[in-house]
Amino acid sequence: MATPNGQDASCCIPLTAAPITPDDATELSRKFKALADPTRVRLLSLVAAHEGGEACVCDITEPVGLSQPTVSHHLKILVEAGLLGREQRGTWAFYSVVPGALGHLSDVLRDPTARDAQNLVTT
Amino acid sequence: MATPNGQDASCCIPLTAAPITPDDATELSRKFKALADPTRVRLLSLVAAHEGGEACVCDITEPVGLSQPTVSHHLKILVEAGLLGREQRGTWAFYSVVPGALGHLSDVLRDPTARDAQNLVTT
DNA sequence: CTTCTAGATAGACAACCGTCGATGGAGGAC
DNA sequence: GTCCTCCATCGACGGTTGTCTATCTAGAAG
Repeated sequence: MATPNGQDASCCIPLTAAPITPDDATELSRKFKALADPTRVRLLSLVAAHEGGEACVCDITEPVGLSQPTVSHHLKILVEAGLLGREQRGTWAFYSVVPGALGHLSDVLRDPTARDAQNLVTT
Repeated sequence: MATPNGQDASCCIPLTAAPITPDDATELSRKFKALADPTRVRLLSLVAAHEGGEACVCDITEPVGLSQPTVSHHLKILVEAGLLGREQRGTWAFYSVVPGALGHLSDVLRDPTARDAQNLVTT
């Protein structure tokens, strides 16, 4: 919500490389806050893994076992955090993962001292 | 807290690859909850970027501008989430990032469909 | 028009969270 | 022993959050 493309100042520097600025910490924590609930983690996963990478509310309400307003509420939080996008088609609202949003968080959390997971392509 | 080494069931599968189980979602969200506060993000970053990769409470209380009990409270939450470790040496308590803890989260958030950040070495 | 369905919004309530000041406890210096 | 420093814990306070039911809007079908 800070910038149109969602790429703000804390875009590339791992958390562990240098002390993060207060502003960047606030912005980062807003995204983690969206992931700080088991239901929202499940919703994000359900949407991402759904056919075509998108899902409507009716597709995911029953799996999580909560009321429809509660699911809408959680989806709104994920959208406002910039993790999900919403597209209305007719009566249905389709949600999908914003490209690069999770990758951004993944990069920030990457530990520069651990040389395991990210160097798969060496040689 | 679930297992000694902190590597639980949600260890390697990206969130977006398949629907996460409710238990894994709960476990994951507990770690994100620890990062869902700007102060804790800053503390984690300050500890990681501090000389030797460790810091005592007195090193990081003044930078965040909060009372010492509040800082201790946040550090405890980060420890209980398995992100920080604590070692007492004399009067001082030294905190350091648990090796692999952030990398684990980074892997879970990695988007398998986005071939940008991790494949910089192509061509 | 009416009716049905998908979804968002509003309001309420209990539970949780971040912060503080005050206190307690363990080492080190003397 | 006394004193001081570093840090954890306690209790309290206001603000936020997750969930519900009830209601509202918008589109599709008749």
